[in-house]
Amino acid sequence: MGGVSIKEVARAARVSPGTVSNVLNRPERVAPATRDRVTRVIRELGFVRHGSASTLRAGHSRTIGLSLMDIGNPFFTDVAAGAEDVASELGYAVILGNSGGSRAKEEHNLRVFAEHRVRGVLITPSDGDPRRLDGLREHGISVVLVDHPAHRPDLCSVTVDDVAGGLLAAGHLLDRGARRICHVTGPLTIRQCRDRREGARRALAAAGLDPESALETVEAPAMTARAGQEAAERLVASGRLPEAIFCANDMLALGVLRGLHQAGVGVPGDVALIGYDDIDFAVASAVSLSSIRQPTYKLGRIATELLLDECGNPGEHAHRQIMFQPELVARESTGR
Amino acid sequence: MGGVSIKEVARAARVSPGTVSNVLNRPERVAPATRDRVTRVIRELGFVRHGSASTLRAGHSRTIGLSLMDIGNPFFTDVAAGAEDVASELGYAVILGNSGGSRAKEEHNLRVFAEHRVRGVLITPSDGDPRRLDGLREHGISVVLVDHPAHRPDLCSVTVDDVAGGLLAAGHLLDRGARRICHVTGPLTIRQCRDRREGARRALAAAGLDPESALETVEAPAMTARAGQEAAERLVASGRLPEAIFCANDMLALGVLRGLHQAGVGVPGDVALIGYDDIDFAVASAVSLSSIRQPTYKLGRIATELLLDECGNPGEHAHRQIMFQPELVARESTGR
DNA sequence: CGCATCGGATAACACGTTTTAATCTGTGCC
DNA sequence: GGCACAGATTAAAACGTGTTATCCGATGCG
Repeated sequence: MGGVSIKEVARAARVSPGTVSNVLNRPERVAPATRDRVTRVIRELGFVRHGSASTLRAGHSRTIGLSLMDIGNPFFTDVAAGAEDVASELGYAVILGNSGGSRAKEEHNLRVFAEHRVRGVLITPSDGDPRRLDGLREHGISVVLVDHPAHRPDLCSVTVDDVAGGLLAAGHLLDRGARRICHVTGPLTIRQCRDRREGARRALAAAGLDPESALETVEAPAMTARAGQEAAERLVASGRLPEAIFCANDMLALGVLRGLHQAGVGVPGDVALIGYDDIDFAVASAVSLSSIRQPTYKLGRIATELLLDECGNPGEHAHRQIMFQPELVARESTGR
Repeated sequence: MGGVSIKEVARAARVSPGTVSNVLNRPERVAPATRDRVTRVIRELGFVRHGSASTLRAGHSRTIGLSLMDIGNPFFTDVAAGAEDVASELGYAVILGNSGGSRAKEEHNLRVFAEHRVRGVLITPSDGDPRRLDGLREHGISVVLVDHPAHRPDLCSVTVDDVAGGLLAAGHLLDRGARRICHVTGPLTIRQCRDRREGARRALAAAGLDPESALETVEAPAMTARAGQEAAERLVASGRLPEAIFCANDMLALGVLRGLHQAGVGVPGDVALIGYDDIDFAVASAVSLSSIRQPTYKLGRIATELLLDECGNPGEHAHRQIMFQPELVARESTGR
């Protein structure tokens, strides 16, 4: 039931198993006549190569592991789409692991990847400690960090400049004339949040304002729409509305938008609003959302290309830490 | 570099390789003393089982394939989250394939799954022809259809009643007093779209209206926000606005909402609006969107449970075609 | 005509694990 | 003390492929 093996193909084609293997892996080494005969038999018998046997003997698989922080966030699914496309184009399969930000689940994912002897791993680590990854690398598994900078020269990473993004966002609000700006951020334990906030502070400083007093920071417990709405409700209840709000995330921003709307606060009339990530739903919102665009899909593509290059040319591969620049997308929520 | 093998563990623990294997797979068969000794050595040496070798010898892997139609659609990522959770809980790994609706890519995914000798496959087929799946099943690979009914008794499937959903949606609009209803659907080649439309027709018929004349149908070329916005613009331009709009999809509905808003048409004041899927962004919209909720995450969970049951008990497994009932979620877009 | 050469095919082993049948080691019983 | 018995362990044979060294036959050349 399991399927026809290379031996049966060999017998049917009056050839040795080794030759069939050569047809599959180094076609140039076998004479055209026999090559055609073998490929025809392969098709007729419906033979499909046993990947595990191949991996076992060859010592390496054609598989990569992808550990996502949150499969429900369009940012990460865009990254995944890019990664899957490249992997598929180059003949690799993707094993998916959804960590949900849990360190234990992340650990579990890495173990599963190791058991499957994946060729490499794409991961957005939930904490800043990349030492665990060394365990993988000792097993000969390459690692590329996604949306997290590698502070070491022997590791590839692909990121987007979050400080620059924060600067762009706050700068845009300042350009629009806002002076009292509120920053709704996610947990400051998350590096991305810290960096974006730092960027906003620099923008204010550059405009001659004091970041400490001019930038009121509200830290939401999660980067979800619900958390954003609650933050907006608290802001409204406090009675001291800012002129503009910068959210660390489009999910937060959509929640804030809804909270303001329900309280009768007009956007952008009463308050300007800008998010971050430029997810597809940002433009679909009733008041389209200004945001900071990141090359998300590309992030996944490049990361996978780096990973597979590292796997393919272990000797001459040069580790790179790539950082993209984000881009401002001004829409209705910050006024025409 | 590849890692330490079961033999080295055996040598270090003064035991035969077979015993190490038993410790891993049937711990009850080995004496507690040696069991402890072996597990300690395993930990000390950092041994991790070679999954491919295990698969090769055992004849079956601990892996399932997941072929998604659109990894960018929250509906499918919710399903994926449910599937990944169950698979992970039961010790299975998930190989991800994103078909994007392309039949060729879907074919490619299935081939990759077959090569990896996955235990089973979860798939939302892009067309109605499940014959290709028989190829997999001949290889001993189980298949469960997700969001697509199996019209055969020898195949499991997990779906949601789209006719009932369409009936709920249109019924709700009728309850709100609407009589002239417009249905913005996706391509009618998609089964889900046909069924939801059929449900809407039945609701109108039950209310004593003629479905042909009372239900104006606009077929959008894709189920995206952009397509929805364009549909709304055409509707506004035609000058004959309906009293209510039922969209086959929340993506379409968000686009329609935006198109109406930009044209100065109030929702729900001038036109009531309802979508389908109840994605998270439906509630985050500035005017929260009424929708039809499907147990999306559960869909993925149940499908995976069925699949792994079929793999685990090939003899006594009873194929089931499960159909869930959708649920109306009334929000602001259809008036309080 | 004999010999070296070379492309093309093969035989055989190895990869790391699982599993079956066989072996070993005490223990209880007559 | 011998025998049967159960439990614990082992030896060895697979699983399907990739690769290396080898072999074969034909061709070219002296």
